[in-house]
Amino acid sequence: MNSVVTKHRDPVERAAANWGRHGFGDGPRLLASLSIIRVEDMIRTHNADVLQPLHLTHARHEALAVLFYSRGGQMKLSELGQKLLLHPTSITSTVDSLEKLGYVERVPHPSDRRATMARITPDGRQAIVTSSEAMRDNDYGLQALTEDEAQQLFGLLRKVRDAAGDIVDD
Amino acid sequence: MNSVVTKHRDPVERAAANWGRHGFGDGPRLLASLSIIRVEDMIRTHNADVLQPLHLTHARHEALAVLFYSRGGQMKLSELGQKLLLHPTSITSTVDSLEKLGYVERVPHPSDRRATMARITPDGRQAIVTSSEAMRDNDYGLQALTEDEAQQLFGLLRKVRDAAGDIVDD
DNA sequence: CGAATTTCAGCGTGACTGAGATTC
DNA sequence: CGAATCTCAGTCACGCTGAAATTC
Repeated sequence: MNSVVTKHRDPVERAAANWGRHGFGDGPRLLASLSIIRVEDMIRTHNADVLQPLHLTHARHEALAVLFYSRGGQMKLSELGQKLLLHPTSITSTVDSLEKLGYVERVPHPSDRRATMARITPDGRQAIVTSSEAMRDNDYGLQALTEDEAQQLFGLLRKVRDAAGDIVDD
Repeated sequence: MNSVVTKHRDPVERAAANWGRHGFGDGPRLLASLSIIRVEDMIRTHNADVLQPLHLTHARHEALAVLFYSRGGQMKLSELGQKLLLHPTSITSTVDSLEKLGYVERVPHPSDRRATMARITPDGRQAIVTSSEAMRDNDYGLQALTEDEAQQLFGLLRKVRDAAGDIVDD
């Protein structure tokens, strides 16, 4: 095995071999890049199974989690948009759906009458608790790795994120 | 640094610390899982910059690439759907848009009159060549890693994919 | 006949742009 | 006044379901 004529049962290796045959490279970076995309999809799919019964999507869950961990459990819509890197109109619609689910309520801003606060409700808190416990019990989709391996993985990805400016100086 | 009261400039570490504070775990698996989601988004965003001028989206690019690397450059729509794990209706719409772009043409199946073949055009081949070269020149978004590190990353993710049944026995 | 293949209509989600109302 | 804040209308992309037409 592992010779020049290896038959790849791995779709990622098979794809990389195809790229290589056409001169687009088949090195470890391509293999790693394709793997990241694939594993992310697996984690997301798994998370969806947890979120679906709560009528939460990935986007809604992210917004709700930000509120959950914020002091006071409330935040201006514009603030929420900044944290999630979303357009104001997208926040409006996300909060709309969370409000329909009873996970969030709109509250007038105490001093600025232009602004509206999104406040997480007890039901919303419960939804985060339920989903987070399920994800934790599922080892966040990485049961296959030892803690040491997960740590290595984190370190490698941190390097990538750092180079892309994900770790801010302030 | 690295004490109990570390101030996290890293959004991933900050999020994990929040989870930990509420008892949802903050171990390396959570850190790695959040990192995968974040890095995947970075790679996808970067790829989008390459694909946009060609009017390709991620979904369209994947379908076109499958055709590019297939023998004869053509395939039944149903076959394409199986490879991409998509619903028949999704394939119809993806091929529709690729056809509008002139990257693909529909050809009647030679023997089965129920079926339709999607065949990549010279323009479609050129689009794959152009985008693949750009991605290769960009080190597939992983310029930050050495080849050894990329290889380690691939190995760790392969373990995750293997446990999820991504590497098939046939 | 049932099964396979593709297509159409419609829904839900997500994120965007542009335009408007209100308030600072 | 300009700027900030939110909302509405409209667009595009993506994937799904259900239903239909055709052919095997």
